[in-house]
Amino acid sequence: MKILSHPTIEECLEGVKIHHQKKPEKTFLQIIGHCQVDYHGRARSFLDWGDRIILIKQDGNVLVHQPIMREPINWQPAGSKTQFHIKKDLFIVSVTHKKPDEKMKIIFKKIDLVTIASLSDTAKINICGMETDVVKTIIENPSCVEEGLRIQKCEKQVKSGMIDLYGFDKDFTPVVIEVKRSQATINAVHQLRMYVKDIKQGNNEVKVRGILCAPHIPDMVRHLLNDYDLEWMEVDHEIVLPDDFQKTLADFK
Amino acid sequence: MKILSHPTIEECLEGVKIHHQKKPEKTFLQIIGHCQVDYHGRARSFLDWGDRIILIKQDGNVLVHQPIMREPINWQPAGSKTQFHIKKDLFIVSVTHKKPDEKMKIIFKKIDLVTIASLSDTAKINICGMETDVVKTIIENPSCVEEGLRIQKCEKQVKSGMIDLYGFDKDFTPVVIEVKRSQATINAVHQLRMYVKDIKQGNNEVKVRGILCAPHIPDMVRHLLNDYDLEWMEVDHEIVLPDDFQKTLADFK
DNA sequence: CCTTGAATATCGGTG
DNA sequence: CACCGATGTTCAAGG
Repeated sequence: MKILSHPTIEECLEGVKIHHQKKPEKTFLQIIGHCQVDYHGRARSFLDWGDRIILIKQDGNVLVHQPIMREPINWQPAGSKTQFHIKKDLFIVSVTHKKPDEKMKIIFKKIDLVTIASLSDTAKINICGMETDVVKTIIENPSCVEEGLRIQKCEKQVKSGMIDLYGFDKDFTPVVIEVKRSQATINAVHQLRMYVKDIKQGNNEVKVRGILCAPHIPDMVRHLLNDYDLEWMEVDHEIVLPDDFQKTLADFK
Repeated sequence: MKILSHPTIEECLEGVKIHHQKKPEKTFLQIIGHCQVDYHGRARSFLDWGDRIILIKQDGNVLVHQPIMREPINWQPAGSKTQFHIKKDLFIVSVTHKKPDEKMKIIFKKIDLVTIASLSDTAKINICGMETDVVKTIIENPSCVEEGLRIQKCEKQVKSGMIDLYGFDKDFTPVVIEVKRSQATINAVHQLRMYVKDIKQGNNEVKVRGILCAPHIPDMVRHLLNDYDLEWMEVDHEIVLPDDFQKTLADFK
């Protein structure tokens, strides 16, 4: 790991050339300093002088972070090529990307810190709380949606797309269930409507029920469901980690 | 700016306590090191050992970046509170947030670099190339959609929502135009369909045309449009900056 | 405060 | 490579 604290622009260029440009795919580079940013590609933007953190990642991603906000104020996608040069006492970082054709230029007036490091991270994140978990919950216990419900098929393909869950209620009426992991939206209503229509047409059924299941369903969406004779059920899913995952977490306690 | 290169965890804790914890809203803090990350809140995740960059921003945002990918692998939103302590030779960063109730814990085994800085950035970004620009392009030159088209109203409110552009073709048939800045999706088709229906009902019109305009329209969407007797036109918009913006950019040339 | 819609969305899975 | 759907989406605007 190489650290340059308050370097001159010449020191900066030299450090970057020696340590980064030879193996950019194995070298993480960071620059903190006072800069302007100019971008044009899918859109176009210009950002005037300010103190920022620039991350140049090993996959070619380049992020320009301000001292606030979760999102980078400017960036270039993975696969970008980054080049460095000096012009009129300014240190210039040029980032180019092809398909989509984009260019970002960062102009430094003052550089506070340059960090060059070879970082290794092979860990894969283990995450749960997704739509599949809600689907799993319903399959394991259909009565959480409605007493007497039986699930026949998940991911049933119809004309308009893929039905999350398909089955029959206690009176043998076909039931189409659309599952949303987080808040249900109006789009989900349209999807469900199409699926119900598809099933009606495909099976020559007169009565097919449609139920939207989500942890939360806003009033607006409920009204829309009512308008189309669809139903809804708020279904919560336990956030439970797999056993081996629990074990690892136990180390923290 | 305070830089700690390869500090012991005790030095790290002391530096953080002195420089960051007193005024976290004015102090940017960064830690590069070997860590695990545990999160639970809206979902739950665990990330095993690896080298990462942690940014603790002045608005409470905390980002955990791996050496690759544009997105942080873990994060906490603005308004989070970050606390530090040592436990069994590990340096632990606890980030908590209320509403939504969330917690993230970063456990460091090894710390390579700590940077504490007071960064100032008051610049606002100047950006263009959004949906409004496509709308503007069509208003200024309706023939880019179709010869003889006249736009009567933009942002026309109907039952199902807001119509981007409304007008008449050369035969005085009403035309509803839905504009998408980037790739058109199936949702846009549903929107357009509803709008056309609303106009038909509202005006007692037999014939109302619906046109979807976007820089790119995928095949699937085209087929769906066909099914519903809707039309489409790929419309590109020039990305042109305002005059004063151009002037500023001229400084770079 | 909640809700809605856009984003230089990004990212992963699939054909 | 193109396309599609999900995201702990985030973010800003409007009611």
